[in-house]
Amino acid sequence: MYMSGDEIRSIYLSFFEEKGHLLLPSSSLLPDDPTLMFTSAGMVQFKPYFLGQAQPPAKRITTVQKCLRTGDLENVGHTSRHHTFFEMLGNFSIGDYFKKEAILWAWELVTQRFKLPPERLWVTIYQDDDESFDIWHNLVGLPENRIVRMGKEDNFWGPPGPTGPCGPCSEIYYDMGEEWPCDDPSKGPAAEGERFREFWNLVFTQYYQDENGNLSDLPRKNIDTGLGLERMAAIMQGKPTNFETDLFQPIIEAIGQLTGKKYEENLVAFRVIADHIRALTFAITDGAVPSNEGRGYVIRRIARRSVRYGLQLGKGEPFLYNIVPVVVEHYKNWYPELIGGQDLSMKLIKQEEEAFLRTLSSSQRYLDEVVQQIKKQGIKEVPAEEVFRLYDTYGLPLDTIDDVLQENNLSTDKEKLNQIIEQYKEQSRASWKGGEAVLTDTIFTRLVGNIKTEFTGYDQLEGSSTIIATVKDNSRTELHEGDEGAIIVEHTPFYAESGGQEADHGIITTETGTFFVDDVQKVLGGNVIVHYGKVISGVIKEGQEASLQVDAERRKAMQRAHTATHLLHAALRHVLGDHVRQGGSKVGPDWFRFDFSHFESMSPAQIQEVERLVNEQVLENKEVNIFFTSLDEAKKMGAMALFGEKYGETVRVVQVPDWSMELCGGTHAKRTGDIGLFHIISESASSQGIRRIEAITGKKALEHMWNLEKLVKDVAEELDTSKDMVVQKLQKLNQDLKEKDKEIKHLVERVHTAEGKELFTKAEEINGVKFINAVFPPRDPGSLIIAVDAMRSFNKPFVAALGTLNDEKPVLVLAASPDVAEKVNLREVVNIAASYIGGKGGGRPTLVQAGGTDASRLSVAVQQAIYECKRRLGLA
RNA sequence: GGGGACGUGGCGCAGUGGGAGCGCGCUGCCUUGGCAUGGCAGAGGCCACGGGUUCGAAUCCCGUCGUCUCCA
Repeated sequence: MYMSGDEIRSIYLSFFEEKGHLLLPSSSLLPDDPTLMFTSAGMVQFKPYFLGQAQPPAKRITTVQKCLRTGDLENVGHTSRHHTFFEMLGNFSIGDYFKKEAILWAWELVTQRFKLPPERLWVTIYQDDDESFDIWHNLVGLPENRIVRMGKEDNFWGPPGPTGPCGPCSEIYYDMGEEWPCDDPSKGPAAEGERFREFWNLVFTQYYQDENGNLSDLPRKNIDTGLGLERMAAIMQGKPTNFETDLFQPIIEAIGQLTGKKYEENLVAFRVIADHIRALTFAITDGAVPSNEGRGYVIRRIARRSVRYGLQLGKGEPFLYNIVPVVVEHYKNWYPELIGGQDLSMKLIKQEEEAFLRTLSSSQRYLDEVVQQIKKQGIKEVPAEEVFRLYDTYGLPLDTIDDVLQENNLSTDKEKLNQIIEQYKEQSRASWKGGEAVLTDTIFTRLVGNIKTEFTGYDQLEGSSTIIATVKDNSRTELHEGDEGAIIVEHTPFYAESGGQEADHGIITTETGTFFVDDVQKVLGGNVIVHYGKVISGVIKEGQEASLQVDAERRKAMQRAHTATHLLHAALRHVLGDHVRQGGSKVGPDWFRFDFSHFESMSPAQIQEVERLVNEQVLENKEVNIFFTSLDEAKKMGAMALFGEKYGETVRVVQVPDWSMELCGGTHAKRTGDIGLFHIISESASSQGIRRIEAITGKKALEHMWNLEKLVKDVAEELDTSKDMVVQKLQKLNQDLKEKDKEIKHLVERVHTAEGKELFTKAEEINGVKFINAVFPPRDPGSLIIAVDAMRSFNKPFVAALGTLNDEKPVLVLAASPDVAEKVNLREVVNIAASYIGGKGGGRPTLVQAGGTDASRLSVAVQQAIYECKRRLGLA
């Protein structure tokens, strides 16, 4: 029976709500988790609950989750069911129900609500999982021959890293019927073809895997299931691929209209574009921006891949961005955030299209050049290194290169090419350090176990607390004078580096010692705050009572800067538009860096306006309100949520009345007036589509102004004018200088030309060849060349050897008319002559130069040059 | 985070150690009834920036900045 995508979603979610699940909204595609690039599965937002790091709002949860997977980008479009973006329906149990309920409910939903005929359903289970077999066989009543046992590869999940929770899973398949292709129907799910389709995976997280690979039972077992909405829709709608379902058809129709091509004749291109533009729209809405690194680079690759397929459909100009409104229209009921993201999505996609088309056309030229070269050499094969260079340096897609090579009847060594690419990837991978955070975490788990540090520093800059642990070189030990190490206490006023704000500095003292803190970091999912630093006197021991004191000057300066970033963010949106979104930021004492999405550089007027607006807020000296509320409530009030806050969490809101409201965990100035003065020092590009502003506040801003003032004063003094006339004066001076330079140049040229002509006419002539030699007082060597040029204007055979001093070093110019130059190798001659002045020379056949270090024999060198020329002409 | 390429008049580029060029555009004049065109003359460059090597650097080396690009 037919069921639309919308219906499948509602039926699934309300079914599990009936079973006592809390329905939560999808989390952002950009997770908070630094180890993940994108949200790639339904359970991502619940990871802290599964790992026991945070308390879930309910033990039973159900969601439909936006997911993005980009691991096998190149396959998308060529298969029936691969997508970059897809929706995952899931039900989760956090230490509540387990296998029995998960399986029975899945069965009930599939057979009763989706009304799939039970005799068409197959399942797979993990080979050793007799418990699941028992439930499927005895409780559900599924015949033994439709329960297939599979290996670890297919039916065992996790752990996510080297250690962690993991467990067997059970997948549910649907048999589409005999008319669908299948190599061996008796194998069921293990068979190849479109007939048996997996649509639901039930993961039973019951084990913990330790460093040695040993499995132990988890105290709290979890259920994590995922049902792919697109796959389910294809089944319910009896379609051969996901692309024929109602989830994709409106998009595919739009592509047809925009290109005038038929879907049936361009399956791959239509599918790629439909999938990619849908993914881009969702991702950009959630805050992703195409760029040259990290997430942004993946987004860019998706955009570029769709441009490539757009070209296949005969479009040489941007058009993909016009598909965005169709996606928004189709999905806005479930994902209302798309409405707000539409403009930016269109803008960024269009920009990517333009940029990539430009890159393609310019790099195409290099390719053409290479092809010409190869053809000229009469070779049939382009070296793999060359192909790689085109790909790596000029950004030509490999298949574009392939196409052109084929057109020209050329080939390349594919195997070698892959080898080069592999080797190159290995090199990049080896230099990656992102895994450090995970490593630190495991060290601290081992060292201190399950503890928690409370942060008290929002309103206090000092406090006392008991020392829980002192750490040095990855082991727990007393810290002695001079030791560099780490201290963990029960509660601390020290702010750990996060949200771009740098760590506090300060002092920790106990009865016996003093410790200087120069870095503070959060570990173990933010639960533990670690103070890094050095013992400056005495000894620090665990269990001691410590007094903690934050460097207040530094902290206050950072608070000024941090509050200023919020004012700036709002001001940018006022001046530039709502597409401005914060990217990364770094907040230090009275200084910060702020990245944001914007498509062009800011004009000086815009920068000034932003600066004016921020300072206006400072002058109004508004109180900065900070309060806690639910995420929902905060969003309702219009707070800017930046990164993937989790639903149900209490969030901290930082508000400047009538100006800015952001979720933020950082520390802030009490009033905007505390900032004192705000000044932008630079606005630059961070990467394509991302601008970067650096700004200063408070004391730094003041110092900056003083320095500028002094600079202008000094310059004015030097120019002998007043401060406000400095620019005019400089302009005038420059102008004068330029004019004079020119005048001098012309005059000098005329003098040297005349000089050259005079020397020529007076020169000795042998057999119709003029021989000129002269040594000038110190002057610009270029003048010798001008003189030589004047001699050429007579159009008569000649040889000239001219010398002078430049910066006290001898310079020699030797020139000849073309006919003479054919008979005399001037380079040889000039080098012989140069040997007298301790130098070397060279140049073109009719004009050579040499320089040296010994000026005393310059005139000898000049005469020697003439002599050598005469000798070679047979005249001496 | 790592690798590669590029940065030269307004724009697109050539120039692999020795007088800074080409095409388009721009200004003026001539050709024309007017326009398109054609011809002639001309303006416009710290060759990205800072160090170094060299007798001599747009050119080679190192660094900085910017742009493009590939990988993670």
